[in-house]
Amino acid sequence: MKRATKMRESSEARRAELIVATLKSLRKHGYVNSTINTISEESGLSRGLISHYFANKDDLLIVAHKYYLQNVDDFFRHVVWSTKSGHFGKLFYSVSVPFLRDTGFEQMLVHYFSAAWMLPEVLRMHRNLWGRYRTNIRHRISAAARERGLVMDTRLAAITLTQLVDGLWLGWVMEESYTQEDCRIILRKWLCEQFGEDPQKYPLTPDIDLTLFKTSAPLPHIED
Amino acid sequence: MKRATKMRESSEARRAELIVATLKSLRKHGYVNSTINTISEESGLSRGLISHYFANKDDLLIVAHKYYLQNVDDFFRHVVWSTKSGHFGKLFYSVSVPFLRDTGFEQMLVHYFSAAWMLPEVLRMHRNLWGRYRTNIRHRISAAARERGLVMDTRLAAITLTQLVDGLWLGWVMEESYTQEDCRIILRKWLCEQFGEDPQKYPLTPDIDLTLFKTSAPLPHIED
Amino acid sequence: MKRATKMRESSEARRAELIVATLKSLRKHGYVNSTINTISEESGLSRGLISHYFANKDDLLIVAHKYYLQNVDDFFRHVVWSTKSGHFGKLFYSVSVPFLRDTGFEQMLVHYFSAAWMLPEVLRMHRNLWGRYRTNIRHRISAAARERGLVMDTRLAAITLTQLVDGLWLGWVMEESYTQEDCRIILRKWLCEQFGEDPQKYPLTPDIDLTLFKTSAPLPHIED
Amino acid sequence: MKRATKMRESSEARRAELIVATLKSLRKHGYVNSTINTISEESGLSRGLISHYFANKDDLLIVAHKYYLQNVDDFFRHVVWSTKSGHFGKLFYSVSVPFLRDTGFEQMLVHYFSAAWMLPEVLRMHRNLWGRYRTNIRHRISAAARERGLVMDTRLAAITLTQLVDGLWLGWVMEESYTQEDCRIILRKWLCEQFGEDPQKYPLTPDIDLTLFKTSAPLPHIED
DNA sequence: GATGAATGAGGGTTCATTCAT
DNA sequence: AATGAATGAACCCTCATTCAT
Repeated sequence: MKRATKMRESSEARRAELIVATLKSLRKHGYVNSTINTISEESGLSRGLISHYFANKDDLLIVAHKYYLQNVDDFFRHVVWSTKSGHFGKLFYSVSVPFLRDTGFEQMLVHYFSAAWMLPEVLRMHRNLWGRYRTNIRHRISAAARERGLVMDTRLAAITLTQLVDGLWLGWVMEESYTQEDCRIILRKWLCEQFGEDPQKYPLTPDIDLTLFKTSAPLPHIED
Repeated sequence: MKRATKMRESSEARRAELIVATLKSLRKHGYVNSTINTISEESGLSRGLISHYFANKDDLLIVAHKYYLQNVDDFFRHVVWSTKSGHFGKLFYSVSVPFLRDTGFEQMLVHYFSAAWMLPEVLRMHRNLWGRYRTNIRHRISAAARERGLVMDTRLAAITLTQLVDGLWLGWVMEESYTQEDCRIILRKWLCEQFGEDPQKYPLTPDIDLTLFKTSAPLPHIED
Repeated sequence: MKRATKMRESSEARRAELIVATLKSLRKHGYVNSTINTISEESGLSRGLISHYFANKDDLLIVAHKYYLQNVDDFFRHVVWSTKSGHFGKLFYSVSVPFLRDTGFEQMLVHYFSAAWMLPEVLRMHRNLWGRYRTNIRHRISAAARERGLVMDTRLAAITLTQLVDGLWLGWVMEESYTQEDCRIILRKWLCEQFGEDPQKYPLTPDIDLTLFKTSAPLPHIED
Repeated sequence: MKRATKMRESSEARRAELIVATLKSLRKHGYVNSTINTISEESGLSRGLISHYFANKDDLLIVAHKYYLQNVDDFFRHVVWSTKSGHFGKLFYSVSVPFLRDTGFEQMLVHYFSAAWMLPEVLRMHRNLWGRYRTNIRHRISAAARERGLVMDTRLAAITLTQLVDGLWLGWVMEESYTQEDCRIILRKWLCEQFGEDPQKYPLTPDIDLTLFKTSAPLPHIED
């Protein structure tokens, strides 16, 4: 039994190695140029092994995306939980999440936006995570508004805020004509206007430990 | 001469057929899965003909994207020019452009976001058009602010506005969880807040003739 | 009738244009890179016209080769007829023929040696011309030997001489490590040894008019 | 270790199979008509495997030519080393080499003469081998001449001899109107004339073991 | 007669997948 | 479990040939 467990752990480790190698390959070679070959080279394992752990290449790409999205979600939770400020501060820092680190995987997400229309599972995952994210933001908006006795259309506010985040992120990735700091300033400004808060009271960078997530970790072993 | 002219017109028609077939194929199969085969099948013409009219597949993809962006730009100009309201109204309706029609090609832009990282020319075109678009919006913001004696950071305001548009557009395409009307409401709200205007004075739909651009025209023959 | 004649002459002219264009293309682009396209471009005529005058591309290549071999034969006859010396001199200059001009078509012949095994007609033409050539040389050897009262195996002598010519030609084309003059010296030496003649009496270059054939003419219009 | 060795041997065997199949295809279809298809058909292996063992088609053609030339060179060395006669005899038998066996691959060399003008590496290899061959022959001529106190232009003599060999070979392959024995007689006659030797003392066929090289071996498995 | 648009077979090559070892 | 040799479908592209004009 002990050995069996060990074997399964080993198997899981192999799977993880291949998943991480897939992400590395996507980052290094791009989406269309990532092949079974580049992935197996990146992993140091054989080509045949991929078929051993995954149904096919699409399956591996989907699992790798799931792994990546999980990391994004983990980072989001880390930031929200670590932030000591009240509802408003938590709201601000939670929407700042995409602009608090640079993983080098941003373009990859754009490729998955495209792939989503060919791989239904990717689209499902996307809508699931984005939906949960917007609901979360909406609840935070509600809490902050209630705290201040404000009445607002939280649905529209949540859409506005999350899509401002998405739009800033998209333009930042595609155009590289403004910075992550610009994005955080813009978000703070919009939030303060909505909630009558003073921007000065909320530093652009939250006073939390980002070392663990600052770089691409905890996408383990991806630092090269 | 008559024959030559007729022939050349015929040639242009063939080129257009292939371009439209390319856009259809991209919509249906995405960037990675659009091949010479899918395009020629979509066009009903032979595979070899593509090489007859275009240098290679990339060339066709780039030309097709140019064609699509040109249509987007044409529609943008049409809306701006037709709008009779002042600076503020023109600003509002110009950013509402992506939410005034449904061409059926929205996903395609996502595919090109992905393709941009494989085809430098696509990225160049994207940055060029988006850059010009943001500059245009910034000038309109300046004009409307000056008119009202307002002082604002037009650079940040332009980024906020254009990226709110992009984010709303992206979410609308990817998630289908809110409507184009929601988007226009959100944009009007943000603008009115910034410029102290009354939303009631600006109907969500501009009082202009959209028949020509309402559908996918003038992306001719794309209705299937 | 007059018109019909004119038409046929015109047709013949068109054929000749295409043949010459074929040879030009072969010289310029090589054998494998000569296509219907390069030939029609060289001729200034349309692609479709080739099918109008020739059964197919192979047919055109064969006819062009025939045309080229005819020119080689014409040049051979010209040299032999113009030479005023006796049997021996005529023999020497006749075998020197391949080393008296540089048409720029030498590599082309190598390609046809290869093509001969795929195009039976090319092999037939080759063997026919080379056979007649060797017979001609053998007769000249006989005449020169008889003149001097020498007895020799004219068959072996003819093979030796013609194949020495071919070998010198082949090495000259393939290796470019010796000159045409070297070839003529070698041939004169061998002949003088066989017939007891004095090399000094036979200048390396025959005292005949080569202007017409010096260059690639009379492959008309090939000078570019 | 045993397996690894076996695997690599197996790989080498596969490479050899593909090389031999390439030579067979070239013999059957010529250079222009030899495709990945004809080669894989000849080998009985799949098309994709060629890319597995060779960088591309040109690489395979070049390697195959190298393989063939190596065999020619091996046979040359075998004849020269095995021959027990003195300088003159070695000279005679070394130039007789092309006429001591019939591999069935003679036409192939003609195809490579053609291919040389498309594949620079083939031309380079050709010139390298032919150059070394002529130098070798020239040294033998020098040695035989020195032995007899003869003075001769060894450069011209070497060109004459090697090109007589090439010419005889070319005519034998292309025309099939004389025999390999004719060629050896001709070469012996020329050499004896040059060096004042008695042909009777040198049998047309050297008294050496040709069994190993008599047929196409060691071009293994080429007999069909 | 003459054109060149249109075709489609076949070229070399890539690559996901299979399977014997 | 792990390998990588082997496959063959599909990729983009070339080009000889056809045919409506």
